This record gives sequence, C-alpha cells and structure tokens, in this order.
Amino acid sequence: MPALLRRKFFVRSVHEVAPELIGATLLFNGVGGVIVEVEAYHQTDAAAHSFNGRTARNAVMFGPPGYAYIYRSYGIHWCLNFVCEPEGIASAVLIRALAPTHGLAAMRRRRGVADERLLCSGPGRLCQALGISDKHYGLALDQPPFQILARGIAAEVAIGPRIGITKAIDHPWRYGLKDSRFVSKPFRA
DNA sequence: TGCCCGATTAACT
DNA sequence: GTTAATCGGGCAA
Repeated sequence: MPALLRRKFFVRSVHEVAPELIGATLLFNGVGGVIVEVEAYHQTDAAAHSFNGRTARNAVMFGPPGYAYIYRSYGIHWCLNFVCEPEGIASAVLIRALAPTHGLAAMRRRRGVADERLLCSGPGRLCQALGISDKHYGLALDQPPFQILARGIAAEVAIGPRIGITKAIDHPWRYGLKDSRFVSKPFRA
C-alpha cells in the first residue's frame, strides 16, 4: 500500500507540488481515483483567488498548508484545492480531474451518468462525484475523510496553459498525466 | 444597495 | 460551434 501524503508534502512551492500530485490517488470517504490533472495558483499570480488579499472566501489559503480550499464556481459547482507553500504565501493547487478507481457506483449515483470518463473529468464534476461541498471547507488533507496516497512509480507529466481563466493565461501551470483519457481537455503534444 | 463577472457544465444548433 | 443556468465576491456609488 502506498504511503499516505502527510502535511509536510504540501509545505513547498505549488510549482513543485502540482506535478508531483499527478499519479497520486485521492480518496474522499473511500471514493475517488488517480489524480490526472491539476493547476497551480500562486498568490503573486493574477488568476489566483488570493491575489487581491484575504477575504472570507479565501481565508484558508492564508492559513497553514495541507488543508482543503473549496469554493463555489459560477454559482453552481464546487471546486477543490490543496493549500501549499509555507503559511502566509496563500497559494494552492486546483484538482481538475481523476481517473476513477474507487467507489464507481457512488460516483455514478451522484453524477447521474454511467460513462467513466464523465465522472471526474473536470473540477466541478469531480466534487459532485466525491460528494465534496462547502461543508468540507478547511479540512485537513492528511486526515479522514481525505486520504491522499503517494504515487507508486514516476508519472509522465504533460504541461500546458491553464483553462477557463482570463488573467495570466500564458503561464504553463496546468499539469496532466500524459495520454490519460480522463483529463478535462487534451494537452497539446 | 446595485452591478458585473467568474479556476464550469450541459444542452443546445 | 454557442449559450443558459445561478450566486457570492468585490467594488463603485
């Protein structure tokens, strides 16, 4: 059984942590899969929610690393982030897609679709499939209901520009598992 | 208080 | 390819 990722794993630059999360396994109440797509957001990055300072919504980003930052997107969806860097840097990694491996039946029930590729291929879909919402804001990532398992072998990581943002669009801070069918959008070769 | 807009998704043509 | 759904944050007034 692979090692559980501890708090210390997240006390580093988002640009170091994000690619290392590719291939790790994320479980929430035992439901989840292999992380195949993430994006890094640093406080000095105009696209980050923490860029304009601390607010009620982003407060957990300004606290210690290793906790879940969850926010409402477009008034409809929930999105999950892992807070990184030493406390106060206010940076996080957005979890964008999983390859489902655990609890497929629960995911299909919550999502209302059968196709594996539509269960967790997108940040909003992933949260719906795992049952993650604002109730879980600020929870520790190294304790239940979260379980994050280190990847066993090195993963081939694809890199590209981030999706769905209008600021700082040129930074190549999106990371994916090379050739995975479960990413939300393909990476350019 | 009012207004604009977004780290999205699904259902359209 | 386009667009509606839906609501809290952030800022102007």
